[in-house]
Amino acid sequence: MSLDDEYADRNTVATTLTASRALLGVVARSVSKALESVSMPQFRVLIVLASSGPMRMGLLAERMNAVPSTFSRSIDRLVSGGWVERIESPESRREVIIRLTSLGRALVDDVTERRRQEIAAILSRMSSDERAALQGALVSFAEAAGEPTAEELLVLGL
Amino acid sequence: MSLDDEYADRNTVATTLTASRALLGVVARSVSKALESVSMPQFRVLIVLASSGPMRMGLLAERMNAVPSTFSRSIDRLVSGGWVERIESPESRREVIIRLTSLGRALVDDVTERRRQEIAAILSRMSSDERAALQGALVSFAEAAGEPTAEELLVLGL
DNA sequence: TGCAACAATTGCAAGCATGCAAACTGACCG
DNA sequence: CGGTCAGTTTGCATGCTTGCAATTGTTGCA
Repeated sequence: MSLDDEYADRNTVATTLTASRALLGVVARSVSKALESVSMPQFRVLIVLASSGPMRMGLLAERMNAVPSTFSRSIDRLVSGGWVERIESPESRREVIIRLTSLGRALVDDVTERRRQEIAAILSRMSSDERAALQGALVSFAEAAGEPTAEELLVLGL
Repeated sequence: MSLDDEYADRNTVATTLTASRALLGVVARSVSKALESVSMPQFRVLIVLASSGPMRMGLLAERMNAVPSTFSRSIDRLVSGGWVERIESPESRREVIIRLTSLGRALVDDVTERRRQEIAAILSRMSSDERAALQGALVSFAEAAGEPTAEELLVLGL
């Protein structure tokens, strides 16, 4: 790699960090309203349920890296808030399935939609050429970065 | 805007969301080690101190959107962990200044550096052409997005 | 039928964040 | 010098998360 390349790299790292702050801002704004209703750990539960569907208690607890006892009480709170419901498993009577209520789904959808809209708004402030360039660039970036695991995102409450 | 443009937009929104997940992964990984030592709200305090320098108790509390009484006890915990220290103000003897210890600074620096390195690693997996394209695209994106306020990022613990 | 494993919950306990009200010390002013 | 205000800390209380140990109910197997 030439010196010029290295210089460009440092620059690109800085630019990427700046852009990442902007994107984090979008994410943060999209969840902030939901956080008036539920806590961050609670919201994570809703996210998992929204993306993976209804799930057995123990499995869900494992996904959240939580001990079942802890988790049971978190679910208590989500149930009393009306965000999820406990239903009996068709498999076995000792299993309990957790399912989003329509209220819970609406909360998650609202966040997703808010995020989508804000990104669309940002893109609309760019020229078509810029958008096209961004599209290509982000595809290769995402490819190089790889998908983060759910466990990793969990740290940030996502 | 033409129909083609709208189609491209939807695509770009999706791509941007994917890229934002990748970036969130980077951020999450960079802080996860620090979160073994301090809590997220505590880490936010360290971040603010690192970027804005030592600060008066009340001011810092205001920045964190916290009531002084709450905040005083958060600082207690950070002090006993050795991350920050209370020093007397040269201005007035009733003011208390909070300052990062070298330990606290090291913690923040480590996270920052980790993040920087990982982004550099991702960029190194892209071709020079791709990097160059990304650089330009992200500049225009960041411009269109604008800088998020500290208050917004605070939601995510950043 | 009875016993062992499984799934979830409850009892008990700790730590952190949060807020309101009160106390305390230092600064400032008349 | 006494009163008032500013800045911080403590008293008291609540809620959420977390974990370990014990309990309840269910299943499956011997």
